[in-house]
Amino acid sequence: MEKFITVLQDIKTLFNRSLSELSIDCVVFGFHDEQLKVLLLRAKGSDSWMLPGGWILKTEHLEDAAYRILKERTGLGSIFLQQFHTFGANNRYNGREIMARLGLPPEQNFFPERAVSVGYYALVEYSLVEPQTDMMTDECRWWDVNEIPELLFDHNEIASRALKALRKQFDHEALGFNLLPEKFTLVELQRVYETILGLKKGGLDRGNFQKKILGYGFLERLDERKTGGAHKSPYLYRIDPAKYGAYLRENE
Amino acid sequence: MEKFITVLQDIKTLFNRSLSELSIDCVVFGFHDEQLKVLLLRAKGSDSWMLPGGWILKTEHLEDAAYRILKERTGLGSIFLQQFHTFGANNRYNGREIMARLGLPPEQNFFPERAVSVGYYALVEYSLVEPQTDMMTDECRWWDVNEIPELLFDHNEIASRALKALRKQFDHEALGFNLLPEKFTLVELQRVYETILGLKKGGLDRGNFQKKILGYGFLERLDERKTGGAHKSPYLYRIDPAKYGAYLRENE
DNA sequence: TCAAAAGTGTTCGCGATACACCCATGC
DNA sequence: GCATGGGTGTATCGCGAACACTTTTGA
Repeated sequence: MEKFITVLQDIKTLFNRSLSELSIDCVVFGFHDEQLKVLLLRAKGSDSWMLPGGWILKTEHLEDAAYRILKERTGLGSIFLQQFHTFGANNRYNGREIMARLGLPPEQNFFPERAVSVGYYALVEYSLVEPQTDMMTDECRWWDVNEIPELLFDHNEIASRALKALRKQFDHEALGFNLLPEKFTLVELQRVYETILGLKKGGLDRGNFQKKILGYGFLERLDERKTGGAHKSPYLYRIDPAKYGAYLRENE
Repeated sequence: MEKFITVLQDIKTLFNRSLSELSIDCVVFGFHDEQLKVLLLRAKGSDSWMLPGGWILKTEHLEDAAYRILKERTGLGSIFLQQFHTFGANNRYNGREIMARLGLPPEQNFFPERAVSVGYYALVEYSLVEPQTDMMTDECRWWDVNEIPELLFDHNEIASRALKALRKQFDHEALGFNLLPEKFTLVELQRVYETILGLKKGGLDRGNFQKKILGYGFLERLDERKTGGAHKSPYLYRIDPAKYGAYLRENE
């Protein structure tokens, strides 16, 4: 119980240094086992899950706050991050409910009546992430995007809207490699596309996919090949940063 | 001076009923004289222009606030409205600067140190709009989108980002008729597209444009024709609401 | 040696583009 | 009547979808 009081003090201290009516929620996407994953946190002393999120320091740029929050949860400093929507339903959040979920007395609630939340989604390399809990949570781990449980507040809506935004952006921009290691094969990239677009394995034609991707002109084929697997060993590719920069400038 | 004090009281009253750290800014697009227009307001007693905006009542849904603000400035209840970005630079806004711009003593500033703003853009029928000032402004009128002056705060950035978002959405969705009266000709619609996409008159092929637009299947050709102009009188069209609804459902 | 995966090339069809032609209207 | 703008039809090009064929690897 004493520990709880300390935590409560820590939360209050952070909260007092932050904007009170605004928060950030992040939908962190990773790719593993040919599945799209989302990072979720379990609220302290409860079995309710939620998205990673946090507050914005009073002097902090909104986007900096999002990067900071993501660094705290994933350990990663360099991340593909995209603001996609701001959620402002007047009943989306409830300070007393947070207190209760944290096992704290609701009548001592110091959160505001209401908070609006800015939604970001992030694409990260799964294997580099070291999920870390925060003051308000006991557990942080990946969930399959198709098996997301019921989340606190409006977090299910935020997550599904993030996925929708991700799919839309995938249709118009080349982003898939943000979910992969530095070096990857084209078939690995194809799996990412198929998964995100909701297709089954092989749903995209191999030949056409490779032509399209290589047609962008910013992938560099390495002399290395991926070994270890059975059958013909595929080439490894990586992004050529200069050419990718040029591509982005042309398409923006 | 007495009038100013009354205004100040009104502003304070409204502000106290609203969220303090969050505001809404709207970029209202209209179409007139084959030009894309934006609605701007001139701050009281100054020659500085700004976007229409406002605060969110403490119990009000974010989106409802945006509709309310637009209704107050344009008189229109039914509007195509789209949230496109939330602006959170830590230096984007300054309460003391607002006071000064309003001709009020900065040391009496009651605005918060900082505010984050949610950006919406709206598409309206130019001829139906009756621009109306608010408590903080003297003048409300249309500006050509290519002649927007230097605006207060980060409003130039908000406006240019709205235009970018509008262009992007135009590429993927059929929206143009939101800027036109209920009945319109296909060439009028074509002008809207050309203007927004930054093309010159006739930049799109007439025949191809008509095929594409009619191919969507939700336009209804009326028996009426537009008269009065010289030369062959063109057909009038309007949206078939049922078919348009079906189109939206398929493409979302 | 053979099954399966990876790389490469070829064909086909559709949609976008360019453009031609005819029609209607006001001066 | 004719200049101009509006409506409609046709030829062409390019890209993506479908798929065939070759190459490489481990078992």
